[in-house]
Amino acid sequence: MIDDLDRQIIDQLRVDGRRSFGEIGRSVGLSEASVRARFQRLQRRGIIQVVGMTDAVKLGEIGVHLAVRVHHIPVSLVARELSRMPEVRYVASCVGPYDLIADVRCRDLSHLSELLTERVRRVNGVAHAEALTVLDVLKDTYLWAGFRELPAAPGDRILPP
Amino acid sequence: MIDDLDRQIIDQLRVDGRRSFGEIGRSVGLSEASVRARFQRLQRRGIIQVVGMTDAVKLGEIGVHLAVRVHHIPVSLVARELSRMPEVRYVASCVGPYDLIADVRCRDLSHLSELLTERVRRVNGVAHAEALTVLDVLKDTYLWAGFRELPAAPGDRILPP
DNA sequence: GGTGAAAGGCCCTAGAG
DNA sequence: CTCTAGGGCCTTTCACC
Repeated sequence: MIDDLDRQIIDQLRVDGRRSFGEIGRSVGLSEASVRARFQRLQRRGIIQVVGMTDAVKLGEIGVHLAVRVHHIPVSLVARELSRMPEVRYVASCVGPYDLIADVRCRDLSHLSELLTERVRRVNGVAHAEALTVLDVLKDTYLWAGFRELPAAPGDRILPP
Repeated sequence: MIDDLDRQIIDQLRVDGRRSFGEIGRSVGLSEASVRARFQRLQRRGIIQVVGMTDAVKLGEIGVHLAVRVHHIPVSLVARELSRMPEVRYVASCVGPYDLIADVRCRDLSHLSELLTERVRRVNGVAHAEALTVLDVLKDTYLWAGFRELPAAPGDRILPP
């Protein structure tokens, strides 16, 4: 399905999404063309996407994490409605005390208020929506490739010097 | 602080983080060199980062969203401890029924279990941690530049054809 | 802040193992 | 799925506005 070379390519892109395929190829031992082909496969299958991520607080926006409880109708229908809203950047169905999670980005408080009261809470099936408003983002890093590379010694690096 | 040109550049990178600066320049009316300079400024200030984002479910990993309540000690100290853990990809302090949010990615259930019981719940000050395990990611898109470009007619696009 | 120009490297397609 | 090869585009750096 996905092999170790794919994982190595993903790791490099998680640190820097603009790293050139040539450079990645050199450090994983593949030609540039192969890295590109693998990347395109991964992208087509929805396994990876390279995007610019912004810090809501630094941009002066309001970031809100929503947890939603759904009653009487399928969770996927509510998810679809939420996904339609452009302010909603992330929607996932979950197991746990809530059925859905959604991440939201708004311009200001009145925009947030309109979104929550006029749209989110009026979606059929939304029984309860809990909102956590972001005050400060303390980590949003991809500096570690995740659990494959553990904290280890300070100074360790994934990327060649 | 950040002007409309910056926002336009950010919008393009949110759709495709690998879009060339030349192409961006053409569509926002700046030279390639200026787009690059602006991008680097935004990146240095932590406003944007271009990274590869993976879909936990499609990779066979387990994604968990944690909401944490902190007692007796400063939230920022707990945040710092959580940030040290490589499985933790995102940490933010919040207003609302919980004090902190953390997003976590684990290899499998035993890894998740070890992380939660041995590490997260043992951090000083963690009074309660609620976990939502991701079943399916239904939206993780940057196809809209956010609230600046509204859903509008189907077929509308941010990017030139 | 902004530009343009030159050198080098990168991206991309094609074609073949 | 991999590679090499090439033309064209992009990146990088510079000097200058």
